[in-house]
Amino acid sequence: MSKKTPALVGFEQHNHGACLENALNSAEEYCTKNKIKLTPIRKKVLELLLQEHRALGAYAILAMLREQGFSNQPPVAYRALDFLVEHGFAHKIEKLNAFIACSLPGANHSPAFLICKKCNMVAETQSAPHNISFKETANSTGFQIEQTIIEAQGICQSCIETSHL
Amino acid sequence: MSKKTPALVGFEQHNHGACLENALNSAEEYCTKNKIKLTPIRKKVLELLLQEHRALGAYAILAMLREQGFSNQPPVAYRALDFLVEHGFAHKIEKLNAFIACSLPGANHSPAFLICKKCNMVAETQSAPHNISFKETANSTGFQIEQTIIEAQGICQSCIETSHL
DNA sequence: TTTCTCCATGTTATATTATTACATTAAGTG
DNA sequence: CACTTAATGTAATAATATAACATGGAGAAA
Repeated sequence: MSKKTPALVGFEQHNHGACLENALNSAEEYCTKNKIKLTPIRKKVLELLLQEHRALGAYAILAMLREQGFSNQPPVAYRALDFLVEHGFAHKIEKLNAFIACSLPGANHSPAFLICKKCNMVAETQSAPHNISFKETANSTGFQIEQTIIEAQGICQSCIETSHL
Repeated sequence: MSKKTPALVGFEQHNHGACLENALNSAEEYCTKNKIKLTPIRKKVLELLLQEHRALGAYAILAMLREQGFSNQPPVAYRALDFLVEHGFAHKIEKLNAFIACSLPGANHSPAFLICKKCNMVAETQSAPHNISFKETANSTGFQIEQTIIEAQGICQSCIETSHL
């Protein structure tokens, strides 16, 4: 560990085990505090997402659940994912129809994502203060924004470098 | 109406026939200029999107194509949509897995969308200059953004008003 | 404790969205 | 014309997601 509040998570090195443990613990804590239940399935799905540290499709998760002895009907995965997304432990990447563990847990959530077309890595960033003009435009028409999806596609540094070899 | 270059298109009244004709004409023109082909299927799909003036799923379009005597295999719709999206005549709304005609044709494209949860209307806005901090964050890590998806969900004025009745 | 209620899970079935693969046709080019 | 490429026709299937209803289990209310 060392970075306190990284602006960007996803393409740099980090201590995976600690990251996972940390996230799971803080999720547990949050759930206790808010009287919501991190049931075994939900916890396992979060753990899988944290472990993989990339965007996973619902059916990929389902397959992993099966390996772990859970039922492998689609609703099992979708329900757990819905829960995790609803409470901010995970995000859905619409462009990929896939899910990723939240990298900035606890942060006041308005995430934005960078999706690498080549390696499919997804990095999460905070989008918070920037898109003022967008919100103004919306508000000026009386539209009330509840959530904003921001997903940028492109090529990550590592893939750019690789392609130059 | 009166606005010359509306910042936002979708929730306000406008002359539908003219809007459609205009858009089709400018598409034709653009294609001629750029030596790409607005074939009958492609043109029809664009026309349908312009006519409906809302986000349509590929299979909704497919059904309409069938009514017009076109083949109704999925690739027929997807290919036309891919073409339209690729050349900026239409956009895919990822959140809805649906497609909508471009409301700001000719504009240098970096669209953002407002999606009403209640009535499913989609308004297109220009996102251009705002999210600088986001791009900076990306660039600072060496990530090269090619396209940015911005989709805000919420409730449009008309639905807010309706719900107060 | 017992019953009730609510939430979570199990399970079947099916809906919706999207792509692969290959055959055929049409259009443009030398 | 012959050749090449782009577009379309068509069948099959993959991938993603939800509906609907049955079952179980934990905590609250009686």
